[in-house]
Amino acid sequence: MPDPQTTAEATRDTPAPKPMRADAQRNRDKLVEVAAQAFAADGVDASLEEIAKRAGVGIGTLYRHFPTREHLVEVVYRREVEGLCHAAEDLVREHPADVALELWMQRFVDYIATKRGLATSLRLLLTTNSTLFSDTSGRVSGAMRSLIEAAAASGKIRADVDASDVMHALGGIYSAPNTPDWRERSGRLVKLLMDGLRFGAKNQ
Amino acid sequence: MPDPQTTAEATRDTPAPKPMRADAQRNRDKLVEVAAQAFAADGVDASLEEIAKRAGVGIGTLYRHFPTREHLVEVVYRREVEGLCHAAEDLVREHPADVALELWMQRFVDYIATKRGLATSLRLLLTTNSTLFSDTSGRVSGAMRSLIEAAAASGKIRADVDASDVMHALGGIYSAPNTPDWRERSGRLVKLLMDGLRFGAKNQ
DNA sequence: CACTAAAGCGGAGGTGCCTCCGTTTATTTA
DNA sequence: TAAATAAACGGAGGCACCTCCGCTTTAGTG
Repeated sequence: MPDPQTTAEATRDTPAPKPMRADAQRNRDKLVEVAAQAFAADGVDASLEEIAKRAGVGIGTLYRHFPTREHLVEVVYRREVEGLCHAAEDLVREHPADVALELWMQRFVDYIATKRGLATSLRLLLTTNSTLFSDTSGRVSGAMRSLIEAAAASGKIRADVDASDVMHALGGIYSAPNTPDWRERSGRLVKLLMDGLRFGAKNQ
Repeated sequence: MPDPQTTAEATRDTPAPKPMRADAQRNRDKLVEVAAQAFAADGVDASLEEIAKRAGVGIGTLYRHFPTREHLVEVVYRREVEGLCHAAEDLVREHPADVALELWMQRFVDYIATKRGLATSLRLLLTTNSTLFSDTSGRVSGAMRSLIEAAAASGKIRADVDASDVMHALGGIYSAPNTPDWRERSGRLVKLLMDGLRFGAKNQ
């Protein structure tokens, strides 16, 4: 008879999140997913009742999992960041380093687009809950840093660039808008940046 | 027949606020007054319908004057600041300069209490609308400065204090709490400060 | 498998928000 | 003073929020 306590993992960096009942977990995941779509489509003011309905659960369930709209927004936002960082790892595995970097930056633009959609709510969250800010901005700039280093190491971009400078340049995307051509404009900025990064690279 | 355009005033620092109909002005004033009480009593989430009712107007009227809750909060807050600054002038006229200063600081504590009640809403307002912040903090520190200078000039407090230092000390009141004894604690801090200020004063 | 306690579900219902528009009122003009 | 007009009023109605609690499902236990 195997010791039921030894499923490996756990008992270390997570204090005691105690496993959720399967249905609860399922509903929670579905809610977050639907909410992400809804926020992207309609902004933070998307109707919570609508989200619950589309996730196929009652409004009560939504509120049990996320006591306030802000909770839900925060989780969605963290998920977004997580996805962005994961994408970095996948891309670098499936593409030449410079292409991975470019694709990732294009995706970064999408992420920023979401972020501005959530603007008011997020601003409040980020000042209220300061760990959220440091967590996420750390994760994102870390991902970008490793992409740049990989590209530089492979010789696909020049070796003398500083990751934080590129980060800074992308920052311009965030503060720039709100014109309707923002998306294209940002896309062009990324291309331009990449040209600059490729210029004078050792290997092609 | 007198020229209807010459009611003196206007045409200078106010661009063109064009006079309001008498009933509109009356209702607006009443709304602000009631809202101030309501926010103080129940926090920023006080019911707007309740406010309208207590002011004796329909909810439509409230919304015509203040299209969003934030508008109303801002006006109430500005009024609060205005009141605080006026009080400085009145107090200095009716009391010895050091007493005026002390009374004013006590009132400042009340003001801060209100401000923390509005915390979330205000934080958002103050980052969104940066003139609001500079306007009001300028007005307040100006009032305090003149009180201190008057008290110093009359010899009731020592002459070697810098108004901005005192301001800074009072700042502690804002950031300190949230204990239930916050009010008393703040009152004691003011007394303490005054003792320090009076110590070594020329005239008594 | 049957049973049970605990966990989770869901939606009715009470409340507040905010818009819209027919009615009322202050002000201007004659 | 009376009529005309623009401004302001107010509340019904529709929608979203969120709480509360009786019902359903899950995950253990014998």
